[in-house]
Amino acid sequence: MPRPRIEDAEDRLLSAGLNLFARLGTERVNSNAIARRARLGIGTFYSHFADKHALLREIQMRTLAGIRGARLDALATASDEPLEQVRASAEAVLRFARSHPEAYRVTFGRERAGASTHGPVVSESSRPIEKALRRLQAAGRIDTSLDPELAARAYLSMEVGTLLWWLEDPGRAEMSALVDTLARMHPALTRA
Amino acid sequence: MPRPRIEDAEDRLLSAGLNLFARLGTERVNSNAIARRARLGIGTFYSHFADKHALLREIQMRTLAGIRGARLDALATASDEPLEQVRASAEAVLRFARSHPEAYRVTFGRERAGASTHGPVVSESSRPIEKALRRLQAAGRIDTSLDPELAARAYLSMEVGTLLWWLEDPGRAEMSALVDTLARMHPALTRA
Amino acid sequence: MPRPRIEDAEDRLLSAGLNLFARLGTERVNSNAIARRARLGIGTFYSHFADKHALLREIQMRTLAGIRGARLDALATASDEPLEQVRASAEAVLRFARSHPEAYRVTFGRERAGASTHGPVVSESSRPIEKALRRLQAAGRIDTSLDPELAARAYLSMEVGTLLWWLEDPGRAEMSALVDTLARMHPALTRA
Amino acid sequence: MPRPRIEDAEDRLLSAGLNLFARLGTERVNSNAIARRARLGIGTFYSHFADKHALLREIQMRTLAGIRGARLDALATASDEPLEQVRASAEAVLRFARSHPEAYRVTFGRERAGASTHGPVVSESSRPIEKALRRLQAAGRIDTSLDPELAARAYLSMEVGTLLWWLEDPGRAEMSALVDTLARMHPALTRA
DNA sequence: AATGAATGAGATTTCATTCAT
DNA sequence: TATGAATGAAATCTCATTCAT
Repeated sequence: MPRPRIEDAEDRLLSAGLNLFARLGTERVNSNAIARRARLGIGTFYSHFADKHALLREIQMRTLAGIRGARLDALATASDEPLEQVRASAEAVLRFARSHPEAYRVTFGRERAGASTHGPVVSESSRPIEKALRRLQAAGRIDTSLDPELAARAYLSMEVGTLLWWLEDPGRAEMSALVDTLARMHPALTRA
Repeated sequence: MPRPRIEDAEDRLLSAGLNLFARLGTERVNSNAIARRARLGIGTFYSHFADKHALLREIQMRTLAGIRGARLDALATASDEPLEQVRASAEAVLRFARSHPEAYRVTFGRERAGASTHGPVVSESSRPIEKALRRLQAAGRIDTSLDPELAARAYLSMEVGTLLWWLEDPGRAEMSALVDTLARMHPALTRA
Repeated sequence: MPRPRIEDAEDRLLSAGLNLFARLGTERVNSNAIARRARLGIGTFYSHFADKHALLREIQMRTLAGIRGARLDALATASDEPLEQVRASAEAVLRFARSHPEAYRVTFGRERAGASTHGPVVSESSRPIEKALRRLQAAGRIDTSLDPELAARAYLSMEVGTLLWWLEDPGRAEMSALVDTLARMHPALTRA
Repeated sequence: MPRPRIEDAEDRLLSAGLNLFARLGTERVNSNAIARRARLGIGTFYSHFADKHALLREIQMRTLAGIRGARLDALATASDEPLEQVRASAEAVLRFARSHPEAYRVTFGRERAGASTHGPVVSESSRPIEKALRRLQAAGRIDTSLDPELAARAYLSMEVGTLLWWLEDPGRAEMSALVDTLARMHPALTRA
């Protein structure tokens, strides 16, 4: 027996999923729990998402889009001095993570032991950094001995790992200390 | 019907588990599969490990011990110049990861989305780095504006993320480029 | 939002159902799929048929009526020589099956393992044959040792089984060979 | 929590399945019901059969083997007069069906509407009849205008349909009347 | 100690059916 | 009359765990 048309069942499922994933992890959450928390029938879950992982992927895609947008906004405002760019970008991500800690953790948190990577999620994010490094090399602002792909992955891993750690307890460090540290270790601002 | 004492049942289970975890990830491996691959009965599995996660933890502990040992050996040989220490340490871990890629991936690979951290495994590893940074600060070799705990986490995340990415396809980068990059971005060798 | 009265919604549902049943079998077709294939809403399905089985029954009833009509037309034209009657009847059914293979298969195909019969569908069809045999016995044209009900069932099973087999691949046999075989084995034309 | 080693769990599942399939049909029986009726856990079901259909197939294979054996025994005893062969064979199957009515119905009963055939089960059975007809043709005992494959299918459909009808209520006809009718309509004993 | 058949809780997934629009 | 999102009972299947041998 159906209920009256639910306002935005999909959004409710996404936010129920986000909340549960963030609290319990992917493995310990099942489709039933998500539907129940969204106060929807299990059938409704499956009429919106193929399965639990499809919902997870959707959360991650939305989060990545949000971070990408925040980063681009920040970069547009900052001067094109590398230091400024790096700091602005890091700060933008930090602010995003602080205001959407669940989404950040669900998107970048560890997923499977034995999985060799942070997966497509991290790959996608490291690409823009890689491109920026190449641009700086072309402009002669950083040395060409650096492998841009490698350096981008390295920086992103650092950023992600640091933020995940910070989000566990934001009292651990001042935002400014985080930005300082991330900037100081950024490949564009270090030299061989 | 009981069988004669199996030579090294535990080792066989560990290596079967390592292999399966590395290939399929924790979630997609079950205790029966591990026992079967070790050519042992499922009952034997449970007489050696409390459950699948106990076996996984044992693999991780052994791997961490191996890495710690390799790092210490390398540091003992290197001069106490920070650059040398950092490079020697990174190289030791790299060599370890290259010769035990499965163990490295199973130990440091992502586990659960929504888990907020790299878990105790990474915590344990970052502690020695944190101490080394404090020592350098005390010796006046690096500035005190750096938060040692934060910097250690940041560096370790970078190292782990980079190695996991590299292990996916070791052809991606030369070992020397990896060492260069990790060293260049190391908090002990950068300044604000 | 309601839509304008659909032209022949029922016919569209019947032919969508026929097509799907024939291709996938009753079990693997659901009411939603039928409605979708008819390009109608699922609600429309239920305003025309009580459920999936009602639609199936309707298809079968129409098919049986078609076969009965074809048989009667053929018999009316044929001489009342038993051989002629039998051949004309068989040929009529054959032609019908060849031009409506889906309907024939959906009507006479196997339905449930463990169901003890060809169901009411076959019963209904065997009745006229039974009556014809009784008439021939009364007229002294065939021996009375034959049990008309049994013989009718036997013949009909043969006809149905043979046609279903033939429809799988009509290249398997000429229509004339089929008519010859069915006639030769017909109880009215054989003797103890 | 396991129970003591069950004596022949597989046999119990097979007979529970046979009984339920015969009473309710494939569609209305599920793996849980079979396991419950066998007084076994559902897990036990799946450690013996891949699914419900695997169990059904096993029942059918065993039944076919039983019928084949019974037929061969009867033929070995009978004279090689076609009439005798045909009657002996029909009688053997009849006896088998009467003493294993559930197995016969589950093996030959209808399965899926829209399925075009009696499936591999009937194919396998018609092959020996086809061969016997070819032998008779080669020996000049029956005319060569008959298509052996077609005639074998036709006869088998008749035999199966007749027996399924008879098993619904064995009081419907004497065994001798059934044998008479089947023999009378057998392609080896009729002529064009 | 070693075995592996048996177990059943629980996760996933399907689909006939309803009813507010 | 037509619609289709929502529903949840029910079926399928997995796998960690036990324990009699």
